[in-house]
Amino acid sequence: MKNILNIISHAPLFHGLPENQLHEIKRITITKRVKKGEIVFSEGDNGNGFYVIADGIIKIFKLSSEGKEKILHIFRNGEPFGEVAVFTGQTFPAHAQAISNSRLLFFPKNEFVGLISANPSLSLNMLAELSIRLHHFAVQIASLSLKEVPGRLASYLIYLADEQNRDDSVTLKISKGQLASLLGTVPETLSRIFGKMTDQKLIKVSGRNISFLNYIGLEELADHGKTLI
Amino acid sequence: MKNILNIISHAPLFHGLPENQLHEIKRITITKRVKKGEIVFSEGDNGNGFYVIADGIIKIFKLSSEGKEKILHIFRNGEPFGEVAVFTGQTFPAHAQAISNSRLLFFPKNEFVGLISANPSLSLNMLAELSIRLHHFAVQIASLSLKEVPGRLASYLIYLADEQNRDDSVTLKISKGQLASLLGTVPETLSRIFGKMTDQKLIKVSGRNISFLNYIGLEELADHGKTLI
DNA sequence: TCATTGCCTTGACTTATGTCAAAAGGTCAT
DNA sequence: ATGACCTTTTGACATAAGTCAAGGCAATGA
Repeated sequence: MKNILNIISHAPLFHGLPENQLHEIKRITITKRVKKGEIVFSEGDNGNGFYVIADGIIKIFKLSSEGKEKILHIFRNGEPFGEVAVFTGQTFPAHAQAISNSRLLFFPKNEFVGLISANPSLSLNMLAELSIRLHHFAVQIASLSLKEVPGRLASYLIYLADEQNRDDSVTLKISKGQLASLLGTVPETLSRIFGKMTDQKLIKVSGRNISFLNYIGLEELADHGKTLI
Repeated sequence: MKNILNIISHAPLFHGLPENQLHEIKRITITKRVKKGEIVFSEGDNGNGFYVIADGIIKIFKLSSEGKEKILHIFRNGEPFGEVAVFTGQTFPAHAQAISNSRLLFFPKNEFVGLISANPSLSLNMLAELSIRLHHFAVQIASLSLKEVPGRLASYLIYLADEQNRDDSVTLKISKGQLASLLGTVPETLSRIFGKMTDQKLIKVSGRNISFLNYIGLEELADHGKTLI
């Protein structure tokens, strides 16, 4: 349970800012706690500020008119969310819900914009953050329309391996149902594909733990598709 | 054929900046001309600056390993592109190609970052620009995984109508083949769906001109899907 | 320990959409 | 006009992935 200043100073968004600026930032933060399953904000709500995750996991998602959900992001410690609404001056463009009990830092819009105006490196950090996210979305869009589900899953596993600094196995931080939504498919299809990848000795699945039996094969699948029978 | 200052002062990115700042910006711009079909940059190229379109149309796209393309954006007069690479410090994350002969303003990275640092409202404009784009991407991702092609097409037509300030008809600025790629499908499928929508008297298609015969029906289709037989 | 609940898997079936191939229109320069 | 080229349409077909329904598994709590 770190203190606020500690969290702020370790968040990439505030990286490289001088001590006195960090205190300025701390001054305007409001801490919020949300329980697992709790909605942080809904699409269309007024975006009067944004959040940084102190502890926990938050999912950002959209709903179809029939109630089916598509997860856009899964955010974890140190990551900001909800800034888009702050800078467009619009309402939140998607829903945010806690996947686990979480502690959030809330930054009110006006105060934060004031800080940005006064601090070029904060604005450059924020520009970098949004740019990275744009890049992720571009990859996700290309992936959705150019790859089939097995390829998308393989890419995701490789991405996870990279994030977790492992090359032999990874651990899912979300349920398989949520993973299906993140990959733009349904649980049944995901389950079958895990099955096929297991049959082909690409991976071994035990609960949320996935071991890699053939990393090269996974990479093949991630960028050329085909291999699964 | 407007002059540079005129273009700059009308681009949303530079909106609201004082006269002297506009001159500063003009000072660092480099004009480039590209012919229809010409590649402006390729994915992986060094992102040592970004562009604003003075005249013309530019498409931003990704390629699958088999060479199939997915168009991410179509940009037109006054719109910036390629900034993501500037702020992440990475290479360009996608390809850019001229769809028509175009005149581009190029802003070298270092000079531009200098301007941003010195000018809070420029950075806020840029943050707004990236946020809007992020929002578009979020909608596109949700659309790709939650809607079928007819719904995506209907949404796109409504979006176009809004953009063109019309409620009775719209004009495509790109070929139907490119539209298919933008919607994440193939020309054959798009053609068939245009056919079905015509059968249902939702629209009337003549070349690149689409007339709306039943706008309410289109909206229905855009957010609930179903209606096409 | 047993029951309840939620998550995941499996099976049978349907369907939207992709693929391949060919024909039909348009456009442009010679 | 004529032909070359590109875009769009049509047809026949293959298939990835969605839907619906039921069963299994595992964790949690009385």
